[in-house]
Amino acid sequence: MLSKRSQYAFKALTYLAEKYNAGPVLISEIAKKKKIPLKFLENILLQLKKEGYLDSKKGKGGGYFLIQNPKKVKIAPIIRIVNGPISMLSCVSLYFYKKCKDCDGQNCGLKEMMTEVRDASLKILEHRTLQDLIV
Amino acid sequence: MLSKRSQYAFKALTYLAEKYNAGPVLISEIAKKKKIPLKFLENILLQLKKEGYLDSKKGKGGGYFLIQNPKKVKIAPIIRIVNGPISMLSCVSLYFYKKCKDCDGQNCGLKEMMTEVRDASLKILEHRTLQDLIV
DNA sequence: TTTTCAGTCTACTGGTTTGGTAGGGTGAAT
DNA sequence: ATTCACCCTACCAAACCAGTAGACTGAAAA
Repeated sequence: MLSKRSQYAFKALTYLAEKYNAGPVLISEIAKKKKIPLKFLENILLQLKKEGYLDSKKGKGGGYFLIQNPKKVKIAPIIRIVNGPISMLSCVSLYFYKKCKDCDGQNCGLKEMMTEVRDASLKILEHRTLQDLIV
Repeated sequence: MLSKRSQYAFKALTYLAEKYNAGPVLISEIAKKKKIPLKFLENILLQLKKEGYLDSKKGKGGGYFLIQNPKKVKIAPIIRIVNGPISMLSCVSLYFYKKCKDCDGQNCGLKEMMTEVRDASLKILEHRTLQDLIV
């Protein structure tokens, strides 16, 4: 399941996508409109800035804004950043891979199945963008 | 991600699937062969028994065993029992549905996307069985 | 009928993650 | 110099996770 943090992140990003190229948006505006705790949101946006999705301006007329066109921003990497692995097993994860110790033998039925599930999910999440979140 | 508990559950179930119709299997045997902490495994198997997947016999010659043919036991419901929802959002979950409060409006881009992801995953997990975990 | 075997049950614990809150710091604009 | 608005560090309670301890029950065999 996506954490609350992740859901807030997507709400905020969707809001910023709607306001793309319309200048900086206040954290407080996003917080109010999307009903997200202000300080929590600050923290989330800061992370998204550090990861290269957002930029910000301080002082009067400041705020946050998307760096890239929302049509170009894929969903999957955002999930990885705010929520962690997309796979159901780390031994199957592309970006958070960890060998599962005590996994008897090289072939594991669960692993195969979870690889399929991962690919099915990625097929969707790697192709959809922030633009698709705007309704 | 599947919790350790879930992974242990699948290891144990796979082991029991291999020994289907071969009489009760000791918890201690499963624990040893699959390298699962004994008391933790006890707890997991007990839950699977209560949920109707396993039965057990006490005393000498006792142990756990699958009630149904592993070919008939689907993966998805097991995940729901030991790990929780399969969906990435509760407002999209079939078995753990919860309305997301403050989800502005009835249509939500994230929700649509996560419904697709859920369906893609279920297409796999609702059709595969314990039998498929045996390699 | 006592012992042994093996699953059942309750409770606890230490560590990590989640979902926040508090408050001061920094830097740009007026 | 003040105000505005993001930046940063630290802290906190509750929930969850992984596992442990130990006593109890019920079946089978000696």
